[in-house]
Amino acid sequence: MPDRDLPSLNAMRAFEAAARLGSMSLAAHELHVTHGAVSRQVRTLEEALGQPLFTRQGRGVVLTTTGQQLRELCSAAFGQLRDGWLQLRNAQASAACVLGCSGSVLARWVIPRLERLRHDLPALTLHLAVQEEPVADHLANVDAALLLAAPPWPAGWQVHELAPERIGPVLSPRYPGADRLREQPACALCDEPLLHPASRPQAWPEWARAMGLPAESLRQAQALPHLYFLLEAAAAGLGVAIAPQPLVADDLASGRLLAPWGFCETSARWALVSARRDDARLAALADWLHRELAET
Amino acid sequence: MPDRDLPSLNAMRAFEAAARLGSMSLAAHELHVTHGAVSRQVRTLEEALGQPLFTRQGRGVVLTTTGQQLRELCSAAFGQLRDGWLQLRNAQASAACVLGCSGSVLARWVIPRLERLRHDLPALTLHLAVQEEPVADHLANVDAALLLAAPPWPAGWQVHELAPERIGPVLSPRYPGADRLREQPACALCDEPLLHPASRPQAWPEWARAMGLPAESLRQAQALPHLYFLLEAAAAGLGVAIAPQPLVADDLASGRLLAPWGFCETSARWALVSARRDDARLAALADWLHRELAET
DNA sequence: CGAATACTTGAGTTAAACTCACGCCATGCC
DNA sequence: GGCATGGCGTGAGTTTAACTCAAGTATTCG
Repeated sequence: MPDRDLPSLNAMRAFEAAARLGSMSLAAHELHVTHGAVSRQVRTLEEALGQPLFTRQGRGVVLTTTGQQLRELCSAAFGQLRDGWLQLRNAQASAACVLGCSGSVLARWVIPRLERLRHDLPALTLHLAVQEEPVADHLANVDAALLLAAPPWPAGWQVHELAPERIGPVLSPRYPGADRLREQPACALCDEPLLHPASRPQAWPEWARAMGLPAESLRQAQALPHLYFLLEAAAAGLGVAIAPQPLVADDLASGRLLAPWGFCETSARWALVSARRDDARLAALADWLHRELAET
Repeated sequence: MPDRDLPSLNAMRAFEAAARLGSMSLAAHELHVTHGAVSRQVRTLEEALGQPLFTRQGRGVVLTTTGQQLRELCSAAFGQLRDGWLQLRNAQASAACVLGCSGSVLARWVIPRLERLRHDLPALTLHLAVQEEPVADHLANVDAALLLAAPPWPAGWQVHELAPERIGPVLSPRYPGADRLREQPACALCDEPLLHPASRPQAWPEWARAMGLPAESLRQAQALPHLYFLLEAAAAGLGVAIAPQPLVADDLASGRLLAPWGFCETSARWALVSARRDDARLAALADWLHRELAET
């Protein structure tokens, strides 16, 4: 006995459907169960109430007087619940969602895909905010942040891991010696001026380690304050840069940049993180980001 | 997913209790489950809604704004359901219940116990109706009938079997030769004038068979139209009657009748039968009758 | 700082709910 | 009448949602 004063709510839902549709079988179909299940639930309810709700007459069922009263009661209560529930859901689903991410990611990946995002998730109203790392301090100002970082994640964050990070060297076809370099193995880069992001001095050594090259042999020539400038510099033919694959995917496709040695995974992850749990908008957004990152 | 538009009702009930009491643990206690169970249900609900309902702060929980709205919604809906449900239950529980039974049973068993019944089941308003067998034709006029009959029961009846019937010979201490007879084995009755009920000529042979006596050896002297008259005749010392044990229990206790050879079971049963299913009043009445019959 | 309190969470278990398959009954059609 | 059809009831077996248990975390209080 769940409660002496209140019967099984699931049984009531089954009854309400059966009463509304005038048939156990139709109700069963609506609830995606078999007619036997509905039959049993209704029977349970009748036993709990102490009187029949339907009169069975061979083919079909008809509500008793008591059944009609209970039907009205259930319809009203469940209708109220559903309306209120949907209202609460929609209120938040339609609220704007502020997404923070670094300028580089924003400019080179998010913005080019905004139109597609609007098309795929029309219900989502997205606002964008530039947010350089460390993100932790700014997480309170946004609903979520799209970032590249390595686990473990700070406690209390809600994290949707989207994809492993893959980085690799890129250079412009206009770079002097580009034609020569692209034919050679990765170790040829030891002799080239390497551009690296100031925010991430470990990028080249990480890559070298993954490729089996001695990290010391690399010559980091020029640091640039943002990945965005780094890539612009590389595109301008100033040197060889290193970048996450999705950020250069468009340039690779257009031939503006080359990646002769491909990309390799690091320990970092693309992730959508937020301070608040249980935001359905973010779940949908994470799902979309996951698919979009996997596509390139 | 039970339904896209309506979340788990059980989760809502758990949430409502937790919100009302301001504590998962207290809600768990109210619902007779562990606090872990409530925690999970609330979590399920939060995930379905896509936003948190409580803010957890170490010790204790507090409702979010959304949580407060959902709490009001749930309280209203569940309150409505409970009130309506109880009203439907009570409406029928307080309606008078018409019980039919034979005049003999009524006079010699039911009426002497009416006071006790009123005391044990104060909520039951009982009306009595005399109803001689066959009962089938009259079942429509009463809510239920108390009767003695053998299975199988007609289809469509709701039957509460109460106890096996036990019958045995009874005689008055004033009966000539009572003192002699009571010391002798049952076969001594072969020589006595036996009173039998017109409505049930098989009573004596049935008893004889159960006792291992040849049925033919019995001499049925006098038929009387009702068990009631039969027992009055026996009490007046006119002969030896045969009767169900409960109907003479009071007379045996007072010494007005003797049953020197005890009682033995027949294939018949005391039963409370009705045409309607699922009447909580009858379930309670059957339970009381069962206990009362077992007591003698 | 340790004890106490309250929620969370992962693993394993249980009881409710479901499916399946068959039976029954009424209706309608040949 | 005989037979097919549609709908409900029910017993047996199985699935699954919900639960318990136990360990973990965070906060408060003496």
